[in-house]
Amino acid sequence: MVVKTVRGTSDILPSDVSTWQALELVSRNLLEAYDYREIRTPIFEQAGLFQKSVGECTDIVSKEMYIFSDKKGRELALRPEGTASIVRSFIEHNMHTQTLPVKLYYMGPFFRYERPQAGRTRQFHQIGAEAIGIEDVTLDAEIIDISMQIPSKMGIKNLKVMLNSIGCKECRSKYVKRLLGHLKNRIKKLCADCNRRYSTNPLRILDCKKSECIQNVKDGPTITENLCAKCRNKLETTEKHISSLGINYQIQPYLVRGLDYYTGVIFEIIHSQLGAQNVVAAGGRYDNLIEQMGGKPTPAVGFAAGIERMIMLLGDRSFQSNNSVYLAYLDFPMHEKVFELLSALRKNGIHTKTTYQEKTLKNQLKTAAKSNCRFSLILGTNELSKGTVILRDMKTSTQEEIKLDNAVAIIKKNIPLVSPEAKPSPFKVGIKADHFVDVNKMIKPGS
RNA sequence: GUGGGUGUAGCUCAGUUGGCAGAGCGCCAGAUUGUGGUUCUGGAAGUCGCGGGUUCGACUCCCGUCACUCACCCCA
Repeated sequence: MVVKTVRGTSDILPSDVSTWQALELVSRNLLEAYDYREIRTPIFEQAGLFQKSVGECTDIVSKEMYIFSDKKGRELALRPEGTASIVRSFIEHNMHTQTLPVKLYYMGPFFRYERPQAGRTRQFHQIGAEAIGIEDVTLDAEIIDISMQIPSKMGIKNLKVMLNSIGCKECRSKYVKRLLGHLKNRIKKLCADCNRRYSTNPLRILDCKKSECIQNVKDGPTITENLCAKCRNKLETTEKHISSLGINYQIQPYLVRGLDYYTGVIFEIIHSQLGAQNVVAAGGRYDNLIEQMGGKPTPAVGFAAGIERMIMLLGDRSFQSNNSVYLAYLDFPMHEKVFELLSALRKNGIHTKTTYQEKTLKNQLKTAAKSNCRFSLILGTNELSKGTVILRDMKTSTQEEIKLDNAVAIIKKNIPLVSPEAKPSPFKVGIKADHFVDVNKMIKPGS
């Protein structure tokens, strides 16, 4: 048997990578504009980090984490989510001494041992951001704004924001008592899962999909109506902020979150075309987590967006650019002059294709057309003897003979560059990439 | 972890009561020896997911297994 990818993982092939890169580029530019800086934390951490932060009772930690021991017997885990590592890093590097808030973003792979399904794989990828150190609802609104804008900028439409607050420690525990009181006599009517939740995580009963549970929850108290004055005010101010940005939202009183660390305002961005896994991005406030993890009391808010889910919503849309050149030649093996031109084009940052085996001109042009080349250069014996080259515009099917020495300069003038200098560098601050790749102008091959 | 559906060419899929493995797209070559997207002709390409069983004979029936997929669960 040949070796295949393990269950729940997949190769992202070159034909799909352009979409990933476009999404990553758009996200980076957006996050940097909002003054977030990228952080890269290890893929594996001490298992205890996630047990403490995400919560020992959550399925993520109790059933779905990839845990293993290294040769010294240390218990390690592949990271199942991003916030825990960032909080660890924030504390470990004394980031509370920096100007607050500390605003960080990340993108990369995460791992959960789940049954694969539409929009759910064992290795999956998220883009996320955290604003740590300031308890201002403006940041809550900013986080919601960003998590809406990333998919929106990629051209994903019909997104809905679901908003709620699960309150602070005080009002939530009061509410949970009221909820349990309401459900006490109805517990037999709830589904088996909710019977378990009644003792482990009662808030999760609120978002059960079973009709018998919805029935019994519906006439009970909601967390939204039972917030303390402070939490209520925060939710309302967040609403005001995102309304002013023109974001359509809906208060969803039964929206809760699965991870233990959330407090206060929480949200989900959903899309109906995703099937059961309809959450594109989600997040909220976690004002107690940093203290709980051994840091100073520090408020924070963040979000994570599922890359695969956004890619699913992008469907067949292609983000491949058509700014390449095909160098066709007729005498094999490749003449020294052809090789020099090829190298000169590439050194000038021009994406250049050619053939490395004997092919007819017809075949070479066919390849050029198929791979969506903007221009072809044709360099045969005739041209070589005259010191010229034929420049063929593949869009208009017109061509002209130009001086070989001018070829690079002429093409450079007519094609957007792809040289490393032209790309936005993650190491330089403030470079705008819009002149390099405008997603809206990217061309679908064949269109 | 539970339940349903599906695995046949690179891709999308046909394949009748068990009797020689098929199509479309794609790929390669040719139809003027130096010019692409159309058309025509030809060609290559398969352990019928894998392993067992029943049978003279299995892509087809039975059992197991793996994978994909949808839903539950969980969650981005």
